[in-house]
Amino acid sequence: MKRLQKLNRIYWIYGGIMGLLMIALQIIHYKTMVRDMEIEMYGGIIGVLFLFFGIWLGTSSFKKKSADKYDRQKLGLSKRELEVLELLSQGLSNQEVADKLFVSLNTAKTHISSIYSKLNVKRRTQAIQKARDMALIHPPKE
Amino acid sequence: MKRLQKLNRIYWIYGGIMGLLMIALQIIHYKTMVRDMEIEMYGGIIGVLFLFFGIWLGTSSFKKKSADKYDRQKLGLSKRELEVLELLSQGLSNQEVADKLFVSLNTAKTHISSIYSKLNVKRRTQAIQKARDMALIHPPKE
DNA sequence: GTTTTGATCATCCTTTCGGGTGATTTGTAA
DNA sequence: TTACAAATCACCCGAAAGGATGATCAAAAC
Repeated sequence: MKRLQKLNRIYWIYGGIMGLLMIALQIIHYKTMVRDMEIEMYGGIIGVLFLFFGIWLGTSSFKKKSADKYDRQKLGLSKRELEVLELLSQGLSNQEVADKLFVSLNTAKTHISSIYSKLNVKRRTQAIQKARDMALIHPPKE
Repeated sequence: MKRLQKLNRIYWIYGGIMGLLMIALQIIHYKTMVRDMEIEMYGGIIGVLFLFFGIWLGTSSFKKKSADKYDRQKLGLSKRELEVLELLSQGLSNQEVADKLFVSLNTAKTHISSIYSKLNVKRRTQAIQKARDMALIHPPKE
């Protein structure tokens, strides 16, 4: 439900604006009978309108939409695992993760392994990617 | 010189396409005298053309501008190394990189090693991070 | 009070990574 | 022509990462 709305909102907007444009054009058409206008004028108006509409469409539909948080619970990652994931994403080695958390290397490895299985990945690089995609970790500063 | 061309290429393309559109419209205009066409047809053509042009403009010119390519040259990364870096950033293993590029594992490893030394990092995760920071690779989709 | 879960650590084993070195080939620049 | 950079591949070795399994302990859930 919610997801469907979210996914298709852009198309609703698209449809709405298309409709408005069409109505506007019809009004212009019938009100002024068009032929009184230079044909270039008419084309120019349409061109400018659609140009801006296209630019708007292009820029708005390609903005990042920020993944949602419900993912975290679904994946069942524990607090500790999220900590580890955070450190992983900072490019730390297993040993460094262990040191930062004051646990043994084995423990760090255990956490990391369970992270992999919960994220359904095979390598740490993939885990980091997935964590980024799902916004499980703090995004890199910009 | 080269840089100037590179930076302004978008505007050259812009100008070129604008010109072509204008010429095309003029041809349509004079060849068919337009009035033989439905006015809606004419408007529709212009609308569609400018719509797509606008979308193209919007998507291409408003993408994050990414610390640009001069970085790449400064770092001295070769074309091949950038390819490898790209694949690394996708979470592929050395073997997978080798397979994708149709080279041996040894070759892939060589490239990767030289990437590390040029980026001044010790691990692939760090290389990926640095590559992202410097926009040496394509940003994650969305 | 028993069960479950999370966190901790271990051991064994395999695969992957990364460093170092050297060699060949090809294209390009000096 | 020579020189150099880029790309290719090989071999060796040690370190790191990853998989599988099991164990202990404490807190929370039942």
